[in-house]
Amino acid sequence: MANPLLPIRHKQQNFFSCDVFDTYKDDLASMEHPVFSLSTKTDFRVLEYESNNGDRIKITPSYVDGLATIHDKDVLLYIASSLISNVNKGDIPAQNVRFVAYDFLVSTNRQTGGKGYQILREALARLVGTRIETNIVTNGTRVIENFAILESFKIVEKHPDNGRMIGIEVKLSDWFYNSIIGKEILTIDKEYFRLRKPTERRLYELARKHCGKQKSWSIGLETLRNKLGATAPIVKLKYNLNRISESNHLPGYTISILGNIVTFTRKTSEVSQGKMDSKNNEVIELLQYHGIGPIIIKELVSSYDSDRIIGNINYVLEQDKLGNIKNKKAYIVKAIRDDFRPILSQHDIAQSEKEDSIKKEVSKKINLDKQNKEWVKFCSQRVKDKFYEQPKKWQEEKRQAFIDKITLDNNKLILKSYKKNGFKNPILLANFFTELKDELLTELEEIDFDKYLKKRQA
DNA sequence: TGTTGGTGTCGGTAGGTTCG
DNA sequence: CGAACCTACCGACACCAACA
Repeated sequence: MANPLLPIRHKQQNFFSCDVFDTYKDDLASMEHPVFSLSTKTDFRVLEYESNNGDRIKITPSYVDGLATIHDKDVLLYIASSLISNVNKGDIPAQNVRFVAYDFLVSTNRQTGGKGYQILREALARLVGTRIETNIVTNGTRVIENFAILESFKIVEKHPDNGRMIGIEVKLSDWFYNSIIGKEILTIDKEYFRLRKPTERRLYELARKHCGKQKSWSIGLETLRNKLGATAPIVKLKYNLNRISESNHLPGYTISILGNIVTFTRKTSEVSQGKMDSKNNEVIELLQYHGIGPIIIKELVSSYDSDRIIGNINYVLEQDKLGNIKNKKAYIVKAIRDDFRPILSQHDIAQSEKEDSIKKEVSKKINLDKQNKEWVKFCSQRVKDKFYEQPKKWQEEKRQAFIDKITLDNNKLILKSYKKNGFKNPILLANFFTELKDELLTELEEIDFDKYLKKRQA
C-alpha cells in the first residue's frame, strides 16, 4: 500500500468553517464503547457489550440500512465540533442542528463529488436507523431507554427535481446531546479523518480516551478486541495491529505488541513532525487558518520574517475585537505588507506617538474604505435616479439596446434572467445600470472619489 | 469559477478459510 | 499460531458534464 493515510483533499479550508473548527471533538461515551460497525459491508448484527463498571449497551441495526459505521460517525464528530464553541461560551445549543453538506464534506476530508453526497445520505439513514439500548450515564443522567443515534434528519434541497442537497437538519438523540452540553467530549486530531481503516479509527479513539496525555497505556489483546468491537479472530487482529505498528501512522500514538499485551505510547510533537522548521510551519498554519490562499502565503513567507507576520496578525485580531475591521482576511494581508505593527522597542513617548499614528493611519484607512463604499452606493443610486428622470421613450430605447447587446454577446446568464423575470431581475438590472453609468454620471463628485469627499466635507 | 452529479476502474477492507 | 489467500463489496480517484 502506497500511503496508509488518505490524501489531504481540501488544503485550504473554507474561511468560515475554519472559524468554527479550531479543534475537532469526539464524545466520550461512543469513544469508550463500540457503538459503530467496523465492517465495510452492510452489517446486520446485533451488538451487545457490558463493561466492568456496569455500563450495558445493545446496538440494533436498521433492517434496511444495517448498523451505522465508524465512517458514519464523522457526522457526529462534525456536529460536536460545531456546537462545542457555543457550549464553551455558556450558550445551550438547540437539539435540532442545521449544517451545510459541503462544509461537512470539506471539514471531514471527504470528496465533494456526487458520491460524497450519496455516502452522506446513506450515513444519515444508518445513523437514524441504528438504535441503542443503554444505561450509560451522560451529563449526570442515566438514560435507560431505546433510542436512535440520531433522532431524525431532514435534507433541505435546493432543487427538488435534481435532488442536490444543500442544507441538512438533524435532531440529536438525548444521549449524544447530553454528552455535548455536559462537555463530555475530547479533542481529537484532525489527522483522524485521514485514517483509512475502520480499525485504525477505533484504535485512535481508544488511545485518545485511555492513553490521553499519559506517556503510555497497555491493554490485553482480548479486551482490546472487545473494546474495538472487532469480530475478526484474535490472530487476525494481532496481524493487523503489527501492520499498523510498522507503518506508525496513527496520529499522536505509536502501537507496540508484546505477546498478548498491546501498548499505546504517546508521540512527542518533535518525533511525529520530524525535523521541520517549526516557526515557519506555525506561520503557514496561522495564515491558512485565517483563510489566506497558498499563492499569497508563499509570497508573504518568502518576503517577510515570521515575527512580522505573527505580529501583524495579532495586531489585526486586536483591531477586529474592537470592531474596526470588516474584511479580516484581506486586512491581514495588507497589514503584513505595510507592517502595521506597533513598534515596542522605542522610547515610551516615541512609541506612544507611533502607536497613535498607526492607529490614526488604520482608522483613516478604514474610514476611507467605508467612504469609498458609500460613494459607490451613492453613484449607483444616482444612475438609477437619473435614468428614471429621462423620457419614457429614451428609457425604452436603452433597454432594447441592452437586450440587443447581451444577445449579440450571447451572455447566457443575463439572457436567462431576462427571459425569466424581464427587467425585474437584480443581476440584470445591475449590469444594465453599469452600462449606463458613464453616460448618466456627469457631476464631478459622481466620477471622482476625491471630489466626492471634498463636497461631502463641505 | 466553484459546486454538484455521474460513471468506470482500481485498490483496499473485513472476515472467513487454508496452509505450513 | 502466524501468515497468506479468497470473496464480496466499499470507497477513492479521475474523469467529464451541467449549472449558476
